[in-house]
Amino acid sequence: MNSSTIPAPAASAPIRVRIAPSPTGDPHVGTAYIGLINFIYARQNGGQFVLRIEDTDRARFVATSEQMIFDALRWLGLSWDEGPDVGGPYGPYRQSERTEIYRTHADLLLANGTAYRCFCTAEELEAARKQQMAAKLPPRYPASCRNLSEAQVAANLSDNKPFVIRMAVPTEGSTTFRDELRGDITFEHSNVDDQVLMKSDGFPTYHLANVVDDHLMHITDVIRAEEWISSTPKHVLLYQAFGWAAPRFWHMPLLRNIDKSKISKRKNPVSLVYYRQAGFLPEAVINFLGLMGGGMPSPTPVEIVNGAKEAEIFSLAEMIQRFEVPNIRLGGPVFDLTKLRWLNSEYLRALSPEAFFTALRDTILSDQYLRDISTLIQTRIETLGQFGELTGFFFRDDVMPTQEVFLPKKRTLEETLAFATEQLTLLEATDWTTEALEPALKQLGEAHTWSVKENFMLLRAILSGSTMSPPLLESLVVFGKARSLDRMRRFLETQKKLANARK
RNA sequence: GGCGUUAUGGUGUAACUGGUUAACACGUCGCCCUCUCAAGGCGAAGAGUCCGGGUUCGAGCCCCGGUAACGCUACCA
Repeated sequence: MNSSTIPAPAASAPIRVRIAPSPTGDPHVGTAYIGLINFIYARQNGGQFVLRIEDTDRARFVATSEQMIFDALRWLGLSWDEGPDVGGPYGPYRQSERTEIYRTHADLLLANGTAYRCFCTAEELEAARKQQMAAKLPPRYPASCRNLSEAQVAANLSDNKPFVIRMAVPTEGSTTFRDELRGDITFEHSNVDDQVLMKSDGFPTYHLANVVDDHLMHITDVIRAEEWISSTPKHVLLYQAFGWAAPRFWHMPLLRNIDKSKISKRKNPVSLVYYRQAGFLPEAVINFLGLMGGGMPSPTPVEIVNGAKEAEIFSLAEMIQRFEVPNIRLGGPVFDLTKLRWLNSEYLRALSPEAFFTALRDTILSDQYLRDISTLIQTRIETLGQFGELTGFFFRDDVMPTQEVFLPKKRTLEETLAFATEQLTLLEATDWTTEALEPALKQLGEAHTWSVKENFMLLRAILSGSTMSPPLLESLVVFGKARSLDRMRRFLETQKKLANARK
């Protein structure tokens, strides 16, 4: 009775799509994938592609992240028509600058009864959740504040009790929406929780900000990752609460690690900065992403005769011409670095000798990189000819220290690997400057009673593959955060595999 | 646990809207070329399409029932 299906936007509306990355770290390969599909779809339909920065989570906010996202997307050739840096008619495009908009919209919902204030504390909610879990019930908001009287609310408000605003999800019925790739999907309202819309810090959650912005920015098609399917009914309900038409939804399959789990940095380099610095060409990365999900039409018999390999090699322009978004495969594709490397080698080989040389000079042999490195080794070198011996690890991708090199004399393998894991976790969250790295590492060492020598030596071995190297912290900084962390993760993964093999 | 999604060689994708021995690329292995390694050429192994039923002359494609993987289950996105 309470069930509802939403109308799709008018077919005549000009196509507008967006990507909405969060500036919480390095730009992610998944963002590039979703960005690519959105970009193609917009270009194919003569529509607009909007970049919106979803920086409402101040706990995870990383100041340098936004610029890195811009740079990475531009590097890949995915340019946007509207965004924080280029402006546009529906700005601002940074959610932190739109808090007033969310507040007034939340008030609208409060006024029409589709949302309510919740004064529950984190502790209360945690306790309730635990109880439900213990009773084998799905953890749900107990609706304690859903039916507070006006007087109670007023009293809490005048007591200055902190509160959040929650969505009042109908208790009965269900919501059905259409996924353009999968067809209708239905969720019973009994399975949809009273989602928080406004946090107690005055910032909106994704769900509110997203719906409000997509509407205000006239987004016609929401093309996003599959992980959002479960929260789509909340979004649909929000559109209805506001009395708005909902956009079309396209949920793309999730990129996977080799073990099929959602792609993650532990098991795969996911930072676009890494790919750039490790010497992947943007054309190859884009091409590879275009292979994921199979949106490109299969090669014609003629193409197969002429060398089927070429059928897998295509440019962004060709994708705009031929890619078929509705034909996307739904199984989560494995992001297979081996094939990416092959693709990259094809692109590298296709370069003119001059262009290839230029590519080298622009990246791995840039003046800046060489200058930074030379600074580190000038006092350690006897002849210029030794440059390669001293700096080889800066130019290699396969550095892997032997146990003899990385294992401190008085430490077991287990504690060493455990400590290296601690180092990794720490460095992930540390600014990439010597000033930040030094105290952070030393503090970690003290906390685990690892001497500075053991501590730094282990990291040196992982980074350089040797017990001798230019100064560690400076080397890390020069080598870059993305590649350094990747080297550490690969070291740990390799050691883990070796340990398993020994068992 | 609940809800949802997905399922073709090791990996990415094909297979005319059910029609012969399931195709292409990467990877692997072998041979040729070659001062080496790549590249290139030639060739091989590798799936009977998650499992079990059903419909049909005929099913990877349709129907039913399972299973597994993945996602969500936050005042993160």
